[in-house]
Amino acid sequence: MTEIPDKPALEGLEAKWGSVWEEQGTYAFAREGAERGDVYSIDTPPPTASGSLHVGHVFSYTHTDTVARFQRMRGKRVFYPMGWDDNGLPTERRVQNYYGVRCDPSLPYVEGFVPPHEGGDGKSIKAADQQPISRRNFIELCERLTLEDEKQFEDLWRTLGLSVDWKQSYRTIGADSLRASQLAFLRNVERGEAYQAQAPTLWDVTFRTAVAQAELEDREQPSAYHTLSFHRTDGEGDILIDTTRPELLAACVALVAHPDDERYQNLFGTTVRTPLFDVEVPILSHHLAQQDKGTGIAMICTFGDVTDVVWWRELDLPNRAILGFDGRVISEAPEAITSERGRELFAQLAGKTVFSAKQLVVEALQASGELTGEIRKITHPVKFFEKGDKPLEIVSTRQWYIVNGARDEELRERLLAHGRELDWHPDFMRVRYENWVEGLSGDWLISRQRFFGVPIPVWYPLDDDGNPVYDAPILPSEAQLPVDPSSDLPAGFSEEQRGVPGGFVGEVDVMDTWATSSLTPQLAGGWERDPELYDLVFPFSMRPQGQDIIRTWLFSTLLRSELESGQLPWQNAGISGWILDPDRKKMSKSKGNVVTPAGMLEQHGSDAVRYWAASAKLGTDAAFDPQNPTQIKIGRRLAIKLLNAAKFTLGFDASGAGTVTEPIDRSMLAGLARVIEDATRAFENYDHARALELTESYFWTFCDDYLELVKERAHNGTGQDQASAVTALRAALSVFVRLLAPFIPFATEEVWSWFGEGSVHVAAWPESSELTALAGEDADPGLLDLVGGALIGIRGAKTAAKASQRTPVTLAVVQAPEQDRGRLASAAADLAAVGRIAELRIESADVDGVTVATIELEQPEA
RNA sequence: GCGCCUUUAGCUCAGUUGGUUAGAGCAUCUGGUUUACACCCAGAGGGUCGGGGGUUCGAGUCCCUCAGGGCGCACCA
Repeated sequence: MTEIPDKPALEGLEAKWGSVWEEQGTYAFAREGAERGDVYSIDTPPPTASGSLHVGHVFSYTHTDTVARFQRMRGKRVFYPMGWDDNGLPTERRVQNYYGVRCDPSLPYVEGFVPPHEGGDGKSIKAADQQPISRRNFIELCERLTLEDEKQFEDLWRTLGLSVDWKQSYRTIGADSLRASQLAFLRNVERGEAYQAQAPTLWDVTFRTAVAQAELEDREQPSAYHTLSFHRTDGEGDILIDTTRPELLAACVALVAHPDDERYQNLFGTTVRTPLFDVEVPILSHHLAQQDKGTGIAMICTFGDVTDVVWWRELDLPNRAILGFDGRVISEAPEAITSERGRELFAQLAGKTVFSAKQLVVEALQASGELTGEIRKITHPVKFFEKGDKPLEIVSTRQWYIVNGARDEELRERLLAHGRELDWHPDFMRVRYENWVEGLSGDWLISRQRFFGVPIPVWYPLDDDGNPVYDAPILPSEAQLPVDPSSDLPAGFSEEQRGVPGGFVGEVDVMDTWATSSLTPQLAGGWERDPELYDLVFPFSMRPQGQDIIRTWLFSTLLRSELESGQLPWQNAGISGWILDPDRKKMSKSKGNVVTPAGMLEQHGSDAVRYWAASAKLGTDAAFDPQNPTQIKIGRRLAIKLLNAAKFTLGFDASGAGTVTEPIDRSMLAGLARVIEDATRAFENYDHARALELTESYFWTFCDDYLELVKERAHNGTGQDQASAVTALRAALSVFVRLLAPFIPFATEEVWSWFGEGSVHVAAWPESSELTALAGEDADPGLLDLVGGALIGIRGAKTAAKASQRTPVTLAVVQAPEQDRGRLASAAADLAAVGRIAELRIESADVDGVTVATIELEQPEA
């Protein structure tokens, strides 16, 4: 126990208690002797280590922490790890900007490499000025920087007071994660759930990597319709088609119209010649062609959009792709282009960007007279990589996929069933999951042509000509993991055989970052590493996360768990809402309205900020105005009030404390017992905001009414009257501190240290029986309210007379309904004391509620 | 286009299975330096619960419909 300061303050509590908790291991997972039923496990979202923390993080992580603290106090052994998502593109980009480098896998490793910059803000180093370095050097820098970033994140989380067990941390690029990630992949391959395929793939030309459906977003883009003339080979004239992508004309493989379209009925099965390139292509029918779009007949190119891919596949068309991985037109013209004019034009197009190619083709079409009418500007949605800034192209490449139910009705049904089985908080978030699962259009593409990630653990044999035999990948044994196929060897091969005919070659691609993040329950829980731990924590009790990553993180985690074990990875999913700025816009870095969390915590104190976060329900967006952080100020006030009320309460002589006998004392405790029950129920239902509201509201009643009513008796009273008040006050304080502990952990711990044993955060969550034992089963819970009503009347009369609340009252007559008269009278002494009433008469009368009928104030000396 | 959420006081939000006269905090105004707290206390004013229709003895709450705001999925010739 520590001494109560003269002037209790919030300042410094974060540092004071943060280090105590660390030393005492307050939040350590108590694994010894644990059974699954004792454990509450949390599948914490690993923040992107190279990103910056924003207010939204503080918001949602606080939600989770209140639950963790509640469960811990209820006696659960809480498994609350923290992970860092450090692999992937965000880290690569940050490393490029921070050190002024970029990865060039063709370069050799340089021992003791010193990067050209250190700590640049990133904006100043242009891509052209970045120093190319080897993949291994690049990855070393990624490792170095993420470790630094993680340290800063951890400091912030500690300041915020997250009750994480820091001994359970993991990194998504760490050796254990690498192994688990590759192991899960191998199992997927063995069960036929992971496979490779050569297929048209959505491709980001800036990052030169394939991307998955989950990483797409639509953006409205300006575009234009061009009307092109295709020439009927039967000489019966031209067919007009509208296209927004004339630059892909050289890749045209067919025209398509709806089978029911009367305008084109007699043309199905005939052919036309393309403008400029003079390639003969068929006119086909397909139900996806829309009669009311453009001229009702479209050109199919390899590949302008995903509909082209469907047509190409279903109509069994040839591939005449003309775009390369860099988004430029390739140098080799499709064989189908045979005319001299066509080949000449294509030679001019070669090497051009999509943008320049379009200009050139349009000019050529205008010159040849095959562009009809005006070019009509439109805007339309175009698919982008969510982190990219150029439209995605579609290129045909070999990639690894994991099944996700898009092409497997049975799997999809199982995934949907798991979605129904999971307890969502709030429940309606399930719909987002269902929308996503039902809308999946293809299996999950997990290959990324990047550097800092988990290597796909396969090699390919090389045939006698030195070409990889992709159909016969060589897999490592589970014991070999983790492996890096570009430096490790497949069994039975030697390093000399790398890259030579008859030898082997390692896969260079890495996995999608979600392919690792989808295994967070496995990574944190020690899957295939620490089976005893895994059995204790899996399936996890709780998955907290933001609503924006339901389709990525939540879905992919559920999928991997279903594939590996046929099981839901968690019992509950808690989905936090957005933080909105005062204009109701989602806060984001690009909009420049982000405040740094560290600054917020510094300025207002962690408890205050936590209060703000915790006062919002799961699934509900919260407005936040940095200029006027109302909720934070209220939280700060609450924390300060608790310190002061505790100091006051503990200042009364407690030598006679033991039993509670006064009706008003018993009433207050009975009311608080009810608050315990309601708040506990709210917490059990993942409604932390309700628990806070109930507690906070009664706490203010406690301070403003009860404490005022009894302070005279507690201070100057004698015998059992005094002892009753002090006993009730102390019991209530203990309960309030524990009820508020999940929300304002620093102030509550400070207060607890003045009278309690150990940490409040491992103290027992209050139970109503503690208080009913003191108050008695027959306590009158409504009495406090009733007396409070009389108190308001007396205060109001003084205020109306513009008199101080301290003004003595010579006579007050309080009227109450008959049934309330006796109840009110039981607190008459307290009421008279707080009102400084010399003569207090309580009468029964025909009134609706307690009414102050007469009040005579002592006249101040003139 | 399909769907989900949302609309309550100037602001931010509660409002449980339908049940007295719809609540809180902030802000505003009026008072008060009361031996815990001026980072305080007391009091007051402020709402046709987005519009319309319906069910019901009774609707902020349930149903229908329209409108605004946010979001998810789909749409890309």
